[in-house]
Amino acid sequence: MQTKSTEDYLKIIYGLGEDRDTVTTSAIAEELRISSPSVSDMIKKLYESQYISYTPYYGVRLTKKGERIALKIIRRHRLLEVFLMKFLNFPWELVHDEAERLEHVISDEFEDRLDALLGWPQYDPHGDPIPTKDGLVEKLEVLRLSDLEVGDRVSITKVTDSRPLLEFIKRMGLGLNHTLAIKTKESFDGSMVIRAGRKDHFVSREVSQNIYVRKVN
Amino acid sequence: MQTKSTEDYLKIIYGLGEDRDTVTTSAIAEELRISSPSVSDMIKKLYESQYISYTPYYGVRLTKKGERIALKIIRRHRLLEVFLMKFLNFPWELVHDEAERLEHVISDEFEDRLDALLGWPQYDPHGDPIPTKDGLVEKLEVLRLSDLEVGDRVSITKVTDSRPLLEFIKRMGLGLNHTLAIKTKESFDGSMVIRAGRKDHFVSREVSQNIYVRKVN
DNA sequence: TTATTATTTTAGGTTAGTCTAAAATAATTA
DNA sequence: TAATTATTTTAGACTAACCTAAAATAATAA
Ligand SMILES: [Mn+2]
Ligand SMILES: [Mn+2]
Ligand SMILES: [Mn+2]
Ligand SMILES: [Mn+2]
Repeated sequence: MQTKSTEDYLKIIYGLGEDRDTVTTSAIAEELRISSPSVSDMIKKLYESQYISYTPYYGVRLTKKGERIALKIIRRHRLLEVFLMKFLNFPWELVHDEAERLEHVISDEFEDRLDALLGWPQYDPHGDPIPTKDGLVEKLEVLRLSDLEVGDRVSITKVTDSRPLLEFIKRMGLGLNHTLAIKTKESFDGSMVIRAGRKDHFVSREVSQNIYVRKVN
Repeated sequence: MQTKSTEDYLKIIYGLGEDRDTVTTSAIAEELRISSPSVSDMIKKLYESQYISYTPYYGVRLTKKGERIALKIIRRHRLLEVFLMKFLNFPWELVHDEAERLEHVISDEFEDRLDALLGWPQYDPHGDPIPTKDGLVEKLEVLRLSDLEVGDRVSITKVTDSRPLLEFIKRMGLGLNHTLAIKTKESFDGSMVIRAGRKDHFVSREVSQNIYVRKVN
């Protein structure tokens, strides 16, 4: 049985490993807000337990065993987020922190029963796919709002699960499955004016890079 | 912010303090399955944090501050138990262990929203009263099945939350609010034959002491 | 290719929460 | 009341998970 810390490390390594291929000590340290020496230490332990493969001074990568655990925790996290929104009416910017703690203490039994209560959902409230019980995750077609051009009409399929971003999107009155059109796009900084419903909004590239969309019409 | 351990100690001390007036090191050690020296150690810390008052070699007692925390955790525990039964359909003998871990990680926000989802319940699945948010607990009239006599008809109002006992009661087809009549009672060991529905059951004093009832008719 | 800079690891330390063995104290029995 | 027994505390140790400061290594720039 792993600890909360182990689980958080593996989960973060999984997340970071989605873009980069090998994950550095400092990337983990930054993500977990833990000092690099501490991370270095923990890496050795994770390596000894065969959760990761590891080349000193180079980086880290999940083993099958490590990935299995990471995906299990991610599954729990996302199921919990769905529950928190659907049953407890938490706003979407708060579910993450709550799930972050609960994910470590629920049993397999709880996980299964919750899954059933929720009707076996496939996505979490931010559009992230929920891994299956045997560790399969849908690989999403990712198209960032920032990559689109003036005139494009799109629907929001996923957003980065970051509290300030979610609050911002909410203030614009937007959310998953909302459609919007791009009215202007500055070439030098990528900022846009988008039209959603009857309102125009200014969004920086910072924001548009973290809103994932699919084209409509 | 207290840790899981602190919370478990305070909760156990509260429970033990309900009968005895002052709680001993060994009682805590036994309940928590931790060695006496460890408990002795922790007692010093709890004392320094002013969660308990304490006389060496004699015993321990919650302060107002300690009791407040204990009741908060008990409140969470019992609310969670209700949720686990009502929404996740856990059997009543399994909810305790699950709640035991969850109680330490939910936020105030979660607690409030859960309370509302459940319709502000007053009792947990074992008949124990749920403390209010400001730390009030109903003091139950306790009448043990073991104290009653042949001919008495009673309704079950509360049972001790212990897995083997709950399984046993369940196997007899009994539960909270079920009525039963006492058919025989041995004076030398207190064992009884009770009639519930169309069936007779043999219950030892061990069991009848842990079933709380109220007389009917 | 050497020097500087950035990253990572090692060394040494801390805190919380546990343990076993031994000493201190209190309670019980003779 | 003295001796024995039971309980509690102290002493000394361990593990997990963190930290800062310093050393080692790798990457980059001169
Ligand atoms: Mn977490
Ligand atoms: Mn999410
Ligand atoms: Mn607990
Ligand atoms: Mn209960």
